[in-house]
Amino acid sequence: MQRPTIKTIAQETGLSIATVSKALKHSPQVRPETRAIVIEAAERVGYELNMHGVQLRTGKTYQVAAIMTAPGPKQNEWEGVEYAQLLSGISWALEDSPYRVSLYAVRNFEESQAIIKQIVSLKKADGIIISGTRADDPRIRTMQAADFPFVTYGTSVHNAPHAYVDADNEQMIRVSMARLVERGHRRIALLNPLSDLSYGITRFESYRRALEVAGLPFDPALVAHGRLTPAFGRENVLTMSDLSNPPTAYICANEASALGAFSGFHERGLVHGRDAVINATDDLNVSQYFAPPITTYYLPISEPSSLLGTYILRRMEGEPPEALQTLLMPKLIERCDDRLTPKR
Amino acid sequence: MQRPTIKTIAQETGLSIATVSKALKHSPQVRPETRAIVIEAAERVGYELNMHGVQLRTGKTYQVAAIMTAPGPKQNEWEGVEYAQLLSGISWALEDSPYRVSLYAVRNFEESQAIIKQIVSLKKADGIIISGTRADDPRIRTMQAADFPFVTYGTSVHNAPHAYVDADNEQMIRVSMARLVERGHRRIALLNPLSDLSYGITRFESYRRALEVAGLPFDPALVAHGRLTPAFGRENVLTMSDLSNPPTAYICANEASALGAFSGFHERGLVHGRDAVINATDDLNVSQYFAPPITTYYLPISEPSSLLGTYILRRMEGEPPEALQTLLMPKLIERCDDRLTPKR
DNA sequence: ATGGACGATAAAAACGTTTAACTTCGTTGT
DNA sequence: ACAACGAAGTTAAACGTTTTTATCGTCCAT
Repeated sequence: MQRPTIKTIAQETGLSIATVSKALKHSPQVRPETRAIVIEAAERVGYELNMHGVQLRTGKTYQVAAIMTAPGPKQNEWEGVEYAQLLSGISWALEDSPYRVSLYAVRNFEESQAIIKQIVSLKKADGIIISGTRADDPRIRTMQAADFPFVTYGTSVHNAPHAYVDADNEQMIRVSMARLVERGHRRIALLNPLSDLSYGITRFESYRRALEVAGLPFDPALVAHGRLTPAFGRENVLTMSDLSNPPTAYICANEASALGAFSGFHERGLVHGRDAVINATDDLNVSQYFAPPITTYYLPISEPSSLLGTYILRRMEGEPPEALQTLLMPKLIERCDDRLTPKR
Repeated sequence: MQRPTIKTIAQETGLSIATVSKALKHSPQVRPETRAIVIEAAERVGYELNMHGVQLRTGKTYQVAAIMTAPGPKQNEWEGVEYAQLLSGISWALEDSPYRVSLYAVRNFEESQAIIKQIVSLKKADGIIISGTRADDPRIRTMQAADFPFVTYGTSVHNAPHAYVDADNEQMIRVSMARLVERGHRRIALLNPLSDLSYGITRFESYRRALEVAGLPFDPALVAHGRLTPAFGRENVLTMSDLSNPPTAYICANEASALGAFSGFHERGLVHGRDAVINATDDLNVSQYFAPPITTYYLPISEPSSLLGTYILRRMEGEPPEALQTLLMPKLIERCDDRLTPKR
C-alpha cells in the first residue's frame, strides 16, 4: 500500500486535487460542505501532508536552524552544557508548528559565520537562532542584509534592531555589585565571558559603573575574560588570591566557572564565607548543590529558550523585530549572607 | 537572478538535463569529456544541488532524527546536560555527508515512542539515534519491524541485535568494585540510573556479582535507582549516611549525582576520604574540579557521539547492525587514594 | 550490404504539492 | 432579456530532481 496523497483523496471524493488541496488548507474558495467531505476522506485514508512536495513547490524548508557553538571534540572541558536545555526548549516551542529544529554544530565564530552565509544564500532554513552575539556581529549583518528571519540569544550593540532574548546583564551586575558593596566588600573580582561577546561588554561596563557609584577604584587585575569553563574559574581564583590585596568576592558569569572557582578555593585552602565569597549566574539551578550553596542569579534556561522558539516563529510570520526583544531579569537567590566572618 | 538549476547548466552546455544530472553524480553512462564540460559549467554558474527536488523524487529526507529525552520545561534540575556534547558530536560526524541532524526533544519515554512511530511511518527521517534504552525496548522493536536504520546510545538485552554504542558498564562496575574492596571498603553504595534503563540493570547485576566475588553481603538499602540529578545524589547520601551501618563508598553513575553527593556530605558534615569516598562516572571531565577531586571513570563524550554519527551513516548505507556495535571502556582516573584515613 | 550490439545522449514521466488561469453555472442589476 | 458578476470547481503548469525508455549514430560480424 502506498502512502495516500491528495490524489488519493481526489479519487476517493471525485473532486480535483486542486480542490482537495484548497480544502485542506481552509481556503475560502471551497464550500464548507465540500471541505467536510474532504476532511472525512482524508481521515479515512489516513492522509498526511508530504512536506517534500510542499517544500519543492513553495521553496519553504520548514526548518529552523539552531547554530550551536561548542568547542571541538578534542576540547573536553565542561562548556556550553546549557545548550541541551536551550535546544529542547526551542524544540518544544516549535512543537505545534510544522517547523523542525535543524542542528548546526560549529566550532568557532568563523564557522558559524560561514554556515549562516550558506543557510541564507541557499535557503537551507526559514529561520535562524544564534547565540554568543558580539557587540558588532557580522552574522547579524549578513542575515539582515538578506532580510532573513532570525533571533539571537544575546544582544548586540552596533547592529540595527533585531529580535533577541537575553538576561538583563546590566541590571544583574548592578544589583549584584551594590549588594556586595553593602556587605562590606571592597575588592570584587569579575570573572567575565570573552571580551568580544556582547554580554561580556555589558557586564564589564556595568561593573565599572557600579565601582564608580560605590566610589571604589578599578583594578584590572580583578577582571578576567575567557571561555567560561571550570578551568577558567579555577585559574583565576588561583592567580587573584595570590595578589597582595586579593578579592573578597568573585562574581562568576556562569555555574561552570563558579564550580571552578570553588576548586581554586580548595586548592588554596580558602574558606567560602571567611576568606572570600562566590556569587554566580546560574541557569541550570545547580549551584544550590555547591558546598556551601552560594548566592546566585537564577534564570531558568527554559524561559529564554521557549521565548527564542516563539520569537522565531513570529519573526518568520513577518512580525517586526522591534516587537520581539526581551531582557529577562534573573531572580536573586540568597543562599549565603555573603558578609565575611572575620578571621580570628 | 534565480538560483541556477540543472536546467541552467543544460542550457549553458547545450546538453539535456538528464545528461547533466547523470554527469553530476558520476554516472558511467556519460563520457568523461562531457562530464568535464558539465562540471565546468556548474562551477561557473555557481550551481548547488536543490535537495527539495531530490527529496521529492527519491523519497529520501537526508535527515537523521536525534531523539533527546529531557525533562519538561518546569523541571529545572540539572539533568541530561551531556546531550549538548552528544548532539554536537553527532552533527560533526555527519558534516561531510548530505545528512543533517533534526532534533526531536521529548519529555518522557512514551513521547519518544510516539515520535519514533511517526518518524518511521511517515518517513520523516532516514535514520534515528536514540538513547536511554531499556532492557526490552519497544522503540527498538518498532524500528526493527519497519527495517528502519537506527543506532542506540546504550545496549538492550532482549531485543534482536542492533547497532549500538555504549560505555562498558559491566566492566566499569566490576573494576570499580574490586578496587574499592581492595582498599578496605565493605559497605559500598550504588547510586544507579532508573531501574528500567538497560545500563541500570547492567550496572546493578555487575554490582551484585562483584559483591559475591568479594564475599560481601548484598544490602538493598545501599542501592538507589533514580533520575541522575544532583538532588538524587544528595538525598541518597542523606538517607544512607543515617543508616546504623553507613556506606564508606558511593559509586555515582554520573557527574551530576556525584555533585549532589558532595552536597549531602557537606550537609551531614562528612569529610571525603575520612568518612566515606565518592567515585563516579564522568563524561564531561568535570569531577576534577570537585573539592576534593574524585576518582572517576572518564569517557569523553566526544567518542561515543562521533561513533553514533558514523554508525548511523553506515547503517543507512545498508551495513548490517552486527558490525556496528561498540562498548567503550572509560579510563580510570585516580584522583584520590580512596582508602579511608581512620578517624582519631 | 544488412542486421545487431553498443555507447552516448535525449525525451519524457514521475515524485506531491500549490496556484494562476480558466470554466461553469446560478444570481443579480438594469 | 441580457450583460456582468461571484461562487465553486477544474485544468494545467510549475517547483528540481532522478530514472526509465527511446533515439541516433557507429562499429562490427556476417
